[in-house]
Amino acid sequence: MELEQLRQLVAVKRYGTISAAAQELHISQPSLSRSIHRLEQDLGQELFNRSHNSVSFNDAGELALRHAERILADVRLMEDDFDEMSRQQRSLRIASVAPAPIWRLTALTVERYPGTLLEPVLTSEAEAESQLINRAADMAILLKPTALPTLHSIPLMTEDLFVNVPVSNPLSERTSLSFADLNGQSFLIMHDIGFWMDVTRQKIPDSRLVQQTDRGVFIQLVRTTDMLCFTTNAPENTGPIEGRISIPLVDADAHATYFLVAPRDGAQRVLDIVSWVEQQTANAH
Amino acid sequence: MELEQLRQLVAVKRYGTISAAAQELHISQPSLSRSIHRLEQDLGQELFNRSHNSVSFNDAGELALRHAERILADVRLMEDDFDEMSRQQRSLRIASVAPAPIWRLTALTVERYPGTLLEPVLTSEAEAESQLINRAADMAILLKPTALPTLHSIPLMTEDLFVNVPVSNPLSERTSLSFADLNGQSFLIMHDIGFWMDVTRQKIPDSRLVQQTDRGVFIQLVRTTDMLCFTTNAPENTGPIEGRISIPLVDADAHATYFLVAPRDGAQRVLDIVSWVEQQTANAH
DNA sequence: AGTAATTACGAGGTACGTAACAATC
DNA sequence: GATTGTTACGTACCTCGTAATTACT
Repeated sequence: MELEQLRQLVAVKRYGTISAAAQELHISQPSLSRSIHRLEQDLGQELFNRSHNSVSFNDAGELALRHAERILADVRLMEDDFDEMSRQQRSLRIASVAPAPIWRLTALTVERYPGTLLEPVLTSEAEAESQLINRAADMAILLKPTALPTLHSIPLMTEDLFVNVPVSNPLSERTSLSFADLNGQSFLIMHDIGFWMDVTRQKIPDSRLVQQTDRGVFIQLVRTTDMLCFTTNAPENTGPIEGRISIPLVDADAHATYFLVAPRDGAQRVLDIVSWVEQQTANAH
Repeated sequence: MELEQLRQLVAVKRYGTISAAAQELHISQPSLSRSIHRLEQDLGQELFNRSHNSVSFNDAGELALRHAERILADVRLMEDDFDEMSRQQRSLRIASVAPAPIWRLTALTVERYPGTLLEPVLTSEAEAESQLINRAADMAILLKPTALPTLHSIPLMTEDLFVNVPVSNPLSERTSLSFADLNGQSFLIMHDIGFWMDVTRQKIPDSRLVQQTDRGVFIQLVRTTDMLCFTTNAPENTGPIEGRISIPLVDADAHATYFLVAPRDGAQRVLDIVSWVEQQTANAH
């Protein structure tokens, strides 16, 4: 008796006829018919009331079906366990202070190690570094190189903040702005932007911040309201929007340099990725 | 993934090495090695810590093992259910008033229908007939043809009672005996002899009856004690025993004629057996 | 040296699909 | 006549066993 035969039995029950089941299973009708016959021989019992034109389950068939479903459920449990195990082995936990460097890191990683799965967590800089030390994260993305000798830091990318202004707004005339110019204006702002949220709260404390979790809704609101919003030079950001212009911010806090940090004794995959990223960012210069 | 691979996994655990497991499974070592490799590929995980010289289960292997054992236990449950179903389908319930005609019927049945399994139950004549009517039995063996028109009776065999006497006993001089001659003597007597027990209790009420359930013990006692016992001309009875002789009993109650009784509308197997028996007993005349 | 595991290769068996057939609705 | 299920036949794949190879104890 084979598991495939049990799956076939379940399929025949589900689709009513051998023909229909065979179609669903992507095998020929005679093949399925024979396979079911083999199962009956193995079990020493007819499983169907047969006419030349149809099959219906008899008592033995229903019994076999119950057993089959139980066995197949167990098999699925096993397969799920192993799928989960593979997934965990392929995945690396990334603690980052911002989303943009995660996008960059993900792009670089899938290019060179397509099997790898990154599990990003946005958090504070201190927490990210501590997760790295606790082995709760495999890599971290911080705003400065770490001082700890057990960790290795390499520059990953820079990100510059812009403010996106409707042309109807007087600020749109300016070629550069500082946070001081913006304080008090209403801002549309995305959720989960990491440390940028801290910068915003600190630098424009009097502004009303309208947070959005859904990117589609966010963009829709940007298009249809007069509220300001931030963008950056990260390539994943939205392109130009009609009736709006992006103006660079001159403040030092509007410029971030991200560093990829990993334990020097990390897993081989981690070391591989770090050196690959190092090489790629070096080439980019 | 196939069930056989799970069995192989369990075997490797049990016998420690692939070689030993292969030997137990009656396949070659390379074949088992490949099969295990296929399982690992299917699951996407190495299951063993491998050296060139041995294998030991790693965490994934132990996990697979637990799942495998559960799945295989379920499969065994299924197979057992179907084995039991087949057994029940092959078996016929026989209600009989005595053991000897069951032996005869069994011999005749296995000769012609080797797949059939007889499940004998010793009971009283009235109870046997009623079980037949209730369909609690498929056939019955009675001491007279039934009067009921829905039942069909055919003669099966006759059995004549003898008394087995040590030569040291004065009765051994006689060429024939009656129950009256025996009343008061001690008797070794087998358990489960059907209606013969009733006859005995009725005809020699003053005798002490030493019952035995184990045939080996019974024969041992016959050989080593002076107690009388009964034998019959049924071919399965013990042959002559040194120092003892069997003497026929003349009473009418010491002679039984057995009839095989079955419903006229019984299962085809039952009708087949009845007509086969009828034919065989006719030939014997 | 001896044992255990893996790789190479040829052979056999098994299950597949196509085609033909049978029978019901 | 259309749909459904079973049998016939040739083919392709897959797994097996034997033999050769590698490496550890």
